[in-house]
Amino acid sequence: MKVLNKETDYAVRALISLGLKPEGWVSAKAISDEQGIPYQFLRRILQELIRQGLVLSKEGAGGGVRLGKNPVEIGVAEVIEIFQGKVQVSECMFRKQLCSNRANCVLRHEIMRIEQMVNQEFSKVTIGKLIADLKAVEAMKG
Amino acid sequence: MKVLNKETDYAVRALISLGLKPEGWVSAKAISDEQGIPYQFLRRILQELIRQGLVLSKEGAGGGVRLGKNPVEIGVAEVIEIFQGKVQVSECMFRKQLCSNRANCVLRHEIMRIEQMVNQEFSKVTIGKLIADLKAVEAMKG
DNA sequence: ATTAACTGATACTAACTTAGTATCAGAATT
DNA sequence: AATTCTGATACTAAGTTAGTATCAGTTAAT
Ligand code: FES
Ligand code: FES
Repeated sequence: MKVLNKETDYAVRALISLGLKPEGWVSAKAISDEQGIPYQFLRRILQELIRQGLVLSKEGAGGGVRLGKNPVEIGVAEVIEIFQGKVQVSECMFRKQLCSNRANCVLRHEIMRIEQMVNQEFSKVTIGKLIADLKAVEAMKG
Repeated sequence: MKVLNKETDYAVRALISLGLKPEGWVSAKAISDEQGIPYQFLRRILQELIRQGLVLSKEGAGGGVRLGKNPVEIGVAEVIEIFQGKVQVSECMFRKQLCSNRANCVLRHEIMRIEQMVNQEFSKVTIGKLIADLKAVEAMKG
């Protein structure tokens, strides 16, 4: 059961990469090279992130992209939602045969509790936090 | 982001259905009719559950399937693993460029923590628990 | 003014996955 | 012998995923 697809994966990595270079515009080409992400694929991903306001862009030579929000305010949950839609366990697991009152359905609540928990946890993992962790690891190594 | 696919969904529902009829063998046809699950699809799912030991089977007329384990010992996590493989967030999210020491990788740990939590929660949701909840709802309605 | 380095938008493709169907063989009951 | 069941396995259509390609427009440098 794969949770994150390539779009989300690459998006998070691109955002981290941008978070590490807060000043100036960074080209898609540069990120692609640095992270080993297929160029055209990354371009499409960045375009979506731009549409969603997570990153800003500047056209033309010397242009590129940069973060549009504070890294600590970008949760992985948000990125997942953009590229994979809201976390949903199952549209409705037990149908009318077993369960007629959807509204008060205990089973449904059980499942949705997990759903919410996952979302909450992925929200707490922000780009800012990942960068901090990353720097901590670097410091330890050195 | 869909967490459960149809195989898992149908499998859980079939297991609940079997848990509600502990005595005797139940045919795939009967479950299919009761739950509105496509017959041939359900057959294939049951065959897998049998191979995995979650249900027992008896061939021939008057045969069918029945639970092979105590319902409270069948967690949804186990069913997910059978039909969708182990929950895994991402093979490796940040590659060598960002993160050379996989073993001690903080980022990886962060993600795997969530992974483990999801698994744990889905383990706690057993077929037995779902049946109990279901009966509680029924009682309230009546 | 031209060229080069960029993004914006969008169309396309191959490979894989999912959901569902079909078939034939064999076992137990009647 | 007929019927009702599982065991094994092959097949298909539709959808998704990952990746590619193209053309148009913008900015900067020369
Ligand atoms: S109504 Fe869907 S699980 Fe109860
Ligand atoms: S080594 Fe894969 S995330 Fe660090």
